[in-house]
Amino acid sequence: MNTYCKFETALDILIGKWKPVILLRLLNHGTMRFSELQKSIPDITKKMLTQQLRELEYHDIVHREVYKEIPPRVEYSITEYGQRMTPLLQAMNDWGVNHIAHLTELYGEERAE
Amino acid sequence: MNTYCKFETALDILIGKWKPVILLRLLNHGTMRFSELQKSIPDITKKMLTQQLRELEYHDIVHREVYKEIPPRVEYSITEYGQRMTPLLQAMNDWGVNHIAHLTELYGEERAE
DNA sequence: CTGTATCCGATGGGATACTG
DNA sequence: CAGTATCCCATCGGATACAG
Repeated sequence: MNTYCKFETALDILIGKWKPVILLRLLNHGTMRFSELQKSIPDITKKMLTQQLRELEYHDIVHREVYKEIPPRVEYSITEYGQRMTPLLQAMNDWGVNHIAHLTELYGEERAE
Repeated sequence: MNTYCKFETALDILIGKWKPVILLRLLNHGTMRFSELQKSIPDITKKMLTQQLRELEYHDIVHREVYKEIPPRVEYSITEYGQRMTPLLQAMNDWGVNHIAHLTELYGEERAE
């Protein structure tokens, strides 16, 4: 009866201006250095990149590997546990693609977003 | 290759402090009046309830039916199209339930949220 | 290279009062 | 009853400078 109580939890973890694009990069590209991520997401600041990565790390979605070198090297990747949410992301993506089409049908091309 | 581009779209529609609980109410209870919704969500203000409902209405998730009576009566319900997102909400919910368990495993009872 | 610290403007959401 | 209008504050995110 009281199902759907926790779908807000999934939401919380994905919320954040840059989390979707960060996840996308890491899923498609695999392991990436901090600077690679930054270059691949031109408008993000270091502050935001760090912050969002730390939140994903807390939730065990992203792994942070620090190499004690000079200059420092830090690599980010999706954890094994994080991989397990790809079906959900895929489902959300499919729904999103369909919904954009639905909005276009309702309101026309211009407001399809 | 470039999959997962639009899962952000699904996110956008569900984002908003009260959207999850509003959806939950309408899904479990069916059609509800404005005042019923407000009573069932004690801390929400009229402003927020109106605003969030309008956004859901724009996306064709919620239907708004106005009865021209004195005093006015307005009933809200999930559209047929909106019903079609229940599998997605269910999937998100399942993931959320599992994730809370995962966090508990990682950090213990206290920080499971 | 990989961050942290600080400031600061934009936005989201709450409290309250008013209206058809 | 079902909203709208206004004001206000807290949080989020951007710009910039500094540090290990």
